[in-house]
Amino acid sequence: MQVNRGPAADDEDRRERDRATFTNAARRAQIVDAAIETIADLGYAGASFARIADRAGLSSTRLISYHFAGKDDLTAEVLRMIQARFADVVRPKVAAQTTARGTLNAFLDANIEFLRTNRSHLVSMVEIARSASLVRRIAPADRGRTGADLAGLEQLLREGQRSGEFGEFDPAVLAVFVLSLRNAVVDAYARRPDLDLDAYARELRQLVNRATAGPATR
Amino acid sequence: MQVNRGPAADDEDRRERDRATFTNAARRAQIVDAAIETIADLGYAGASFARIADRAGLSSTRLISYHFAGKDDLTAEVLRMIQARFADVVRPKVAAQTTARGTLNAFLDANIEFLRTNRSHLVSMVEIARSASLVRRIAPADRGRTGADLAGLEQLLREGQRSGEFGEFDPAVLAVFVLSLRNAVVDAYARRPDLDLDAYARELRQLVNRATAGPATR
Amino acid sequence: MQVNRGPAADDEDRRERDRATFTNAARRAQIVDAAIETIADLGYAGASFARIADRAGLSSTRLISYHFAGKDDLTAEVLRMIQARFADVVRPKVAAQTTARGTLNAFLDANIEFLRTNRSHLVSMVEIARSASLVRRIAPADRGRTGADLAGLEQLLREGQRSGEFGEFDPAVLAVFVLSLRNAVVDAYARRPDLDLDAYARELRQLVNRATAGPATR
Amino acid sequence: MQVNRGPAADDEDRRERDRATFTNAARRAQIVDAAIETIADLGYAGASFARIADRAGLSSTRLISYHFAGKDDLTAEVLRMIQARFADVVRPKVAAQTTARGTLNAFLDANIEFLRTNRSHLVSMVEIARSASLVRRIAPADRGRTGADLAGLEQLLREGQRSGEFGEFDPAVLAVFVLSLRNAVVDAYARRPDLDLDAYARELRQLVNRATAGPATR
DNA sequence: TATGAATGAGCCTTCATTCAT
DNA sequence: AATGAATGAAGGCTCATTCAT
Repeated sequence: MQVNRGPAADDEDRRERDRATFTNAARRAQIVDAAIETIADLGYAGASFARIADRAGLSSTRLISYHFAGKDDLTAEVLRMIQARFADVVRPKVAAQTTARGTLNAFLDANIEFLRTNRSHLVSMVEIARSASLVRRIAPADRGRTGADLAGLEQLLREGQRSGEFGEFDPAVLAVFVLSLRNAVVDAYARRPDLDLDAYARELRQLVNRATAGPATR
Repeated sequence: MQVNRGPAADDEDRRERDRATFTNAARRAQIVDAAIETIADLGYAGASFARIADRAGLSSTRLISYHFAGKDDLTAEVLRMIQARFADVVRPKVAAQTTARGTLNAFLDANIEFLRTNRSHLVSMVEIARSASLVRRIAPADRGRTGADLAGLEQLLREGQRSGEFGEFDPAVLAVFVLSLRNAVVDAYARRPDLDLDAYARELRQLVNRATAGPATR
Repeated sequence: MQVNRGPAADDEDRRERDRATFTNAARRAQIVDAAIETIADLGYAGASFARIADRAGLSSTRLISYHFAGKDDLTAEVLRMIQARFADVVRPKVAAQTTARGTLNAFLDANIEFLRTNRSHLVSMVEIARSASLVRRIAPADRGRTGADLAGLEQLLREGQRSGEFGEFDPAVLAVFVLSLRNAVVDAYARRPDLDLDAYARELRQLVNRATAGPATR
Repeated sequence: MQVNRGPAADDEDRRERDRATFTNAARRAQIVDAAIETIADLGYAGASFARIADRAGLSSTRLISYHFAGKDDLTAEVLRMIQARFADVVRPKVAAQTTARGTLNAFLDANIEFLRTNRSHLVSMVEIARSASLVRRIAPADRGRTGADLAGLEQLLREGQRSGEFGEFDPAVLAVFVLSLRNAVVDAYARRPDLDLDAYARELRQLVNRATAGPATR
């Protein structure tokens, strides 16, 4: 039941009104950003409203409840925000490609670049995705959001096979694997910010390319 | 004033006294097993003492606090138990191998087998490792335990390169990647127990072998 | 410093200014109506500003606070509104009667009719009266309002006795009882809108007439 | 989900273990009694854990959560306790009767007596029944508990009609009315402890007897 | 070896209301 | 005439842990 009634009120009018007002949007963004940092730092379970409010410099957690319908709503918004920024980086790089392999490599590179410039974003995303997989409380819509990469990747792999660029493998499984490798880099970087990201990027590229290599390439 | 510490009291006398008594060990094992199941089911964050006690059929969480110094201690014991059973499966398979590639494949196969027969164990292990990576509360000693596989794997990869069986790659990074792929299989299986584990096993083997392939193989 | 008090500010100028402006009155009525529905639906305790605003289609509870000095003020207005509409139905019916018994039956019938046509109004009224009896937060003036029926009824019973139409009973107590029977019908109808209201009406009439029957009648 | 794990743990073993230990039972009873007083005083909505703990002289509300699975559980226990004590008073009086009218009057008298000696109990019961009717959160089992009187009363009325002791009326409806009259007495007494309970008792008896009077009686 | 009893801190959410345009 | 923004207090509940047998 949806009650007292910050601007988070309804799904329909939120779009219209909420985003409209400047202060409101700014506050929301401020909270979302603080949430992203906090999740990246302490994990999803550790990111309590109190901790988020703390980081955002808010006087009370009430302000979060005011701007978001609940923790799930905040999480969904966090995911939306991350995905949007992520797409800004990834999409242009990917769109510029004509071959499946080019697209695949562009995707990997874009991930690394996004990780480098927006570390907490990608760390948060991975962390949320993980928690969401066990705790089933995320809305179907946002669950889809989490899985968007996966579906797209699988399709890309399938196309590469059809065009003869890629070799033999199970596209559904390999998509899972490729994402898990991406996540491994994110994890490692989350744990040690002084990580040699370039080395990981190189190995990631090499590994994925070997995994997808066609007969000709080998 | 020093009151009721339970057998978990000190690290030194624990060894001596605890292990000695039979009932005690049985209770501990019962709790650890319940913890493993609970973690596999609800995640590390979801595995509260209450939930573990529930599954173990204990009337109060007090019994857990009695047998373990705290949640970290229980977690450490869980890890120890899993690792022990894991080693029982993996070590003989690995020991029978003479080549680096043989060892690597044996390791992968053993993992899959262990996952198939002890699903909750491996799921728990991965879950704990992940949580521990963000929340830094695990004792250094046990952190090492989590990383045992990693170190061994890296060494194996390095040896394979030295012997010429394996191609070029960064052994430290690839070790991380290989484990992350293993974990991906575990994750997928945790989410959907009806998973086609064989398909994942095949792809895992293929992927890892391609990643380590030497010039001759290619 | 005196800031933004809204039209509800003082008791004196409210009358003058408020009622004057048309929009204002319309808004107030809209809120009061939403409050009535909400109370009837969720009970007095469940009728939070948020829920009322929801039903009224308001974007924030602020509008309620703006038009009413507080929850008690809104409740009082709700009561006033209900009572006014109730009087519109009851008074003419009652006024047309010449005997005490006729008046009594007309009162009962009018209650049933009002319940049938304005279910939420009577349900709300009963609900508020009940809550107000335990939680003493209603202004004395409005407490009287709740008891208006009671006093009138008692007087009617007394007159019927004096005229010889009614038998022997304690008029003060019977007034309480008659209203409680009326409330029982309201309660039952509130719980099950598919109630056979006619059956209840018949029984109510019969019961009250037997209770007040004079020696001759028996 | 049922977690941490006071003695309230499961429904099955609660019976066995809980009640067994003396201290535990005493605490539970203490809390239940405080809850009864609080509900009678402030209404169901006003009876927060904090207020109950206050009245019971507990240091924190946590003790309530420890002994009861939640507010619903406490409420159910309150109902159970009241009903038990109520039955102790009513049942023997009712059982001693041979006629339907005798039973009916005994029931009414017993209610008045119980109200006189255990005011807060009956007040609480009525208050809970009311809240439960609007807020649908009470377990079906306890909902039945609330309605037990009603069903029994209806049956009694029906029997009295069959035996010719009672006149014509709708037994289901009259049962509702009779209970509502009882509740009216309770309400009145709750509001004014200095009430002339005898007068109310007399009128209640008279009213109900007139309502059920057979042709011969009239 | 086991437990019953209790606890302080923290969780998210909801409450009516106020400050400032 | 209306709103956007914010708030302190309280709500029930769950956490791992401790005191006392």
